[in-house]
Amino acid sequence: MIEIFKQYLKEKTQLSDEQFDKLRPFLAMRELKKNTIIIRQGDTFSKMIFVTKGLLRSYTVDGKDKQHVVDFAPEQYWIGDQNSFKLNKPSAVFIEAVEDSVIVLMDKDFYETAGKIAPGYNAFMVSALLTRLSLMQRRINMLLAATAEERYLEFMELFPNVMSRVPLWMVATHLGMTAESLSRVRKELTRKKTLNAG
Amino acid sequence: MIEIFKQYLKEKTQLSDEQFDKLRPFLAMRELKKNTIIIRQGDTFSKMIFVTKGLLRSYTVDGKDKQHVVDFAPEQYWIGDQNSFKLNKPSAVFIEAVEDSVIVLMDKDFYETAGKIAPGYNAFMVSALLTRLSLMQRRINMLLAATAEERYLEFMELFPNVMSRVPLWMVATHLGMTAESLSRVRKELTRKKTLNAG
DNA sequence: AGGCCATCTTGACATAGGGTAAGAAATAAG
DNA sequence: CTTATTTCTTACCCTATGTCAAGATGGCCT
Repeated sequence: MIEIFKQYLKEKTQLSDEQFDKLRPFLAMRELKKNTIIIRQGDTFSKMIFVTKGLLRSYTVDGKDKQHVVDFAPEQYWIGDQNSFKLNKPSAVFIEAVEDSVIVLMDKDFYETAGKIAPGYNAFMVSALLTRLSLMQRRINMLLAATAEERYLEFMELFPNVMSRVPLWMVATHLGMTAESLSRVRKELTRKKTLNAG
Repeated sequence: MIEIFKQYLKEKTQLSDEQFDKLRPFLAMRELKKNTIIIRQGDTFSKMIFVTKGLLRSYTVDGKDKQHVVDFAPEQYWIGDQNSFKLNKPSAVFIEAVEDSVIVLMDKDFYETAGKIAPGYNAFMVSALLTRLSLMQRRINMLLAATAEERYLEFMELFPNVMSRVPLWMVATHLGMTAESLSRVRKELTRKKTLNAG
């Protein structure tokens, strides 16, 4: 199963087999049953999670006990609080398996060692962070300017498969609305569609 | 004036004078008068901007001709569309001087050369990007969960000096509300304050 | 199969914040 | 200094979305 992660790394960073073997000790595999919470807000964990199978989510809980889904991570995605990872700080988010999942836990030493032994690794990090930044910027723009319907359509475009794999209310909190509102938005959209069709 | 930038870099990355001199050709200084737009949405520019004096803002314009301020950058801050910078893509934002300003334009070659000749440079980049990511995440959380008043208070806490240097409506669009709403929020806050005082 | 629990939908109502417009206040321009 | 322009405040009404509550639906466990 670690092969999936190795394959991913080799694609992204020209890492050799030997280099990977040196880094292997800083990785751990783990299987998670659905609904398992692997990190809690406030835990100092300092690992990043790579999803090889299944789907995880990160979320915060606000003062009124409401959850807000920060990110979904299906196969081949990373999840975790990078800032907590880099600076050994408490995690700002909970992380939970939404489906039965298999993950790779990456220790901080992996990242530090890789930066030393593999010349392309830091460049990969920078580029991965930039991609993430750009996605977050897009999300901020949507939250600033777009209606509930527009945000939903954007989400469907970017992550069409996630929608069918997680409860609707999780997507709703991710989009900054209530489950009821998202339900209404979808109703309205199907109404429009049938109007166009008929 | 470039000395300010050199000083900044030396603090953040242990760059030597010689290394800086090698990189100097990839930098340019520029003075901007208030209200000058230096980059337009769609321009391919591929430079990052470091502010040595004054204050700039980046913003988008939506389908209804409304502006949304993405970021403010006072002295010692960076501004620019990193993704456009890294991938030579058209800028997603406009960038404008809100005050008379002096800036350093950093060419892409600066970043690439620095990564090669200065060992700590990539680590600096990663850490700068992480800081930024964490700020953006915080902003997303606020937009998802917080009321207009809470977002305003958060902004005042994070950037107390910006508020007094830019028009209120710019801050309002940055916070995802109208100028009128922000005005109401402030009125309400002073009302609360005088209640507590009296 | 039957019951249970989570999820999704729908309706009635409440509310934060938006849109518009007018005037006050501040800043810039002549 | 005087006028013009931009910014800020305030009032009024309106709309999108939230809240609460009741069913409907569907998946899952025994």
